[in-house]
Amino acid sequence: MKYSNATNYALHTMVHLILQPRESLVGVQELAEMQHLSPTYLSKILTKLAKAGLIESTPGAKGGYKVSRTKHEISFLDVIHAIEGDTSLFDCSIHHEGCAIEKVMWQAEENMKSELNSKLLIDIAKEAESKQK
Amino acid sequence: MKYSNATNYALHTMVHLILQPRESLVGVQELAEMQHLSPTYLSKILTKLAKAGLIESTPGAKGGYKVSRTKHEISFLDVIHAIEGDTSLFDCSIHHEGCAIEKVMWQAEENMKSELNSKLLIDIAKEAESKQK
DNA sequence: ATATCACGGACTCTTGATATCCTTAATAAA
DNA sequence: TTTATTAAGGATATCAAGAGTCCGTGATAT
Ligand code: SF4
Ligand code: SF4
Repeated sequence: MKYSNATNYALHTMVHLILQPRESLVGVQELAEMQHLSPTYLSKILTKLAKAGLIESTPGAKGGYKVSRTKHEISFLDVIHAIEGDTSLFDCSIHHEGCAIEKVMWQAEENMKSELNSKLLIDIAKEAESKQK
Repeated sequence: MKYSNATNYALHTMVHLILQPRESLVGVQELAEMQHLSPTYLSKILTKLAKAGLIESTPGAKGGYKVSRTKHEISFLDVIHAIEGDTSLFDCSIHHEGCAIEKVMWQAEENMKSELNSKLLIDIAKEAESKQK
């Protein structure tokens, strides 16, 4: 069990977009070169992020992506959720009434999610930015 | 990203073994029938659990499995670790010095692990047993 | 009109999980 | 000693999801 590479790419992309000046657009070309991967593939990931409302896209010449106007505080969980989906890590097909095993697994997952939800990308972005100076 | 079915099977098997009287052996046949899966496949899982020291096996006629003598307090994390391995959920191949992203992801995973480590199988087993009455 | 861009369908390739088959070795009972 | 029973493990087949590419469509600025 492992997080997909797409999640990693998505996180890096979001951090990069967040560090851009307001309303400026970044194309998939630039984002792909930065991470040394193909634009076509990254495009799929960006579409997922857009569908989740984390970023906004503008088609056509001089188009590109920028972070969503309505979502200022984006957490790690938001990004992971957009890429990995919202299915539970432990997914028993039977679902016995009040199953104790599921209860434990779900609680554990909740603990992880709660941590991921409390960490905002903006904080990581600022930290990365200050280190580069 | 999802836990493998093998982890589910392993948890059920462990709960069943823990509810057995001391030193009594249970064969893979019985364990497989209980969960409606093939004995050969479950055998692989049991071998992993044995390698991790959670159960002990006795070959030959009248042989079978029992929970380890030396491991009385087995947690959910022990079982999951035995099946899924010990690799980190978020595994970036680059590992930049003091990476903030990894730090967040690892901390979140730790929170999940800590919960899984605090829950013992024996408690779940007792709960399941009392419900059947 | 044309160049530039995002979007999405279809496709291939790789990897890991799932599952089976068959052989070997150990043990108890006959 | 022989036989039945049982775990262990290698080899193999199957399947699903992830990773990645190719190409056509539509929107937009110049
Ligand atoms: S006991 Fe819980 S985990 Fe096990 S089969 Fe029932 S619902 Fe699934
Ligand atoms: S910044 Fe962190 S997650 Fe990103 S490539 Fe470097 S080590 Fe990996």
